Amino acid sequence: MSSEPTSRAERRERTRARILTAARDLFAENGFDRTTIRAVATAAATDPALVMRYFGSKEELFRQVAEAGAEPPIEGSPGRVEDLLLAALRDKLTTGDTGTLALLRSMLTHPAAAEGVRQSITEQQRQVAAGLGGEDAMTRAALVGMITLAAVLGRDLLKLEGLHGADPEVIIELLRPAVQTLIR
Amino acid sequence: MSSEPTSRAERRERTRARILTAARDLFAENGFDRTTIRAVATAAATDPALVMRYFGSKEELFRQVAEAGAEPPIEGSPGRVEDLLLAALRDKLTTGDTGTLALLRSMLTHPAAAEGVRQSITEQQRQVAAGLGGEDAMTRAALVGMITLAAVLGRDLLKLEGLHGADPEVIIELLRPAVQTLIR
DNA sequence: GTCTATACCGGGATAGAC
DNA sequence: GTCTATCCCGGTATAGAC
Repeated sequence: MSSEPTSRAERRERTRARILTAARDLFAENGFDRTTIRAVATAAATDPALVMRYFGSKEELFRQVAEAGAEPPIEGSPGRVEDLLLAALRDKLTTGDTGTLALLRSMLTHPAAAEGVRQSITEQQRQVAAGLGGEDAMTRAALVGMITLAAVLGRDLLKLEGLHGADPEVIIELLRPAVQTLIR
Repeated sequence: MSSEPTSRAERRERTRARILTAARDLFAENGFDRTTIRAVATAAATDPALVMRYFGSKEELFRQVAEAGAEPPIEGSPGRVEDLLLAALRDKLTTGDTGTLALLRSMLTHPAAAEGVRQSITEQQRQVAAGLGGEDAMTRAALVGMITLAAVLGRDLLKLEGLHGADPEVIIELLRPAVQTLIR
């Protein structure tokens, strides 16, 4: 019957989701180049041909894995901007957002990933710089963006001693004064 | 004669150096995985077999390219530590140290590069943390390390608008207060 | 629609000619 | 000692059986 608990379309969707999850994990762990379609298929308990059928290419699979959910806008008084920035950082540190990690993991070696990160930061940068004024507003905003990014890098990707597994709240409160010096 | 202006050993050394330089540039630009022995050989105006003969493996070639010159020790009063940290950053930003860039470029995707960066930062971290005291000294030191690293990343690797090509001195003076909040 | 088998390419590494 | 030719592996992608 077509009204069974697991219809064909439903199964199809489940498989697709399984592939996506497996790909996210592997891309986040090993980056684009070192992740193979074969490994993704194995991890998702299917086969390489199916992965290709669903996503067309490894490039496209990565694109779908790494596409960023829209960030809330950063605006308002300096104090509010500071809070919003740190809230965004908290979000990245607490939700083990594997999609973002996948993007970050490859940002230095994969052109598309680099472009994704660049756009994301540039967008944030403009918003922060808008409320700043001054000659070096864009530079300050860029540094703030890089600092929050660096926190994620050190904690979740490089896993530095003293940062790896550290309480996000501790990191945020340590960074708060530093951020203030740049966007005050 | 064996006393010619360019002896065999001399020529050999020049070729070796040319390969090393070419490799540095390519590794810094494209990372470990996307750099091929063939491309290195072409850029150095030799052939792949010679590269292998001199360095044994791609891994070893990378190791020699990325091996860090010893950093000056970071110690003394908080003010002095701050100056030393920022001086080290200035050094990275001014000398287009391609060897360091090669290491940083691959730190998220190549295990050996990750380990190299981790050790380098950890070393600095211990020195900074030693003069700090307090519960979260290592975390603060790690954040400082990541912040200076982030500056190089944003300016020279990601080439963010507002940071790409920015005057090192400007970056340093903008970061100084931020660093102070963490190591005071 | 799903999977097996394979084509095809480009990589690192090596053997042997000169 | 230097380079040509080649091996072999593992990658993405595809064709075709079920």
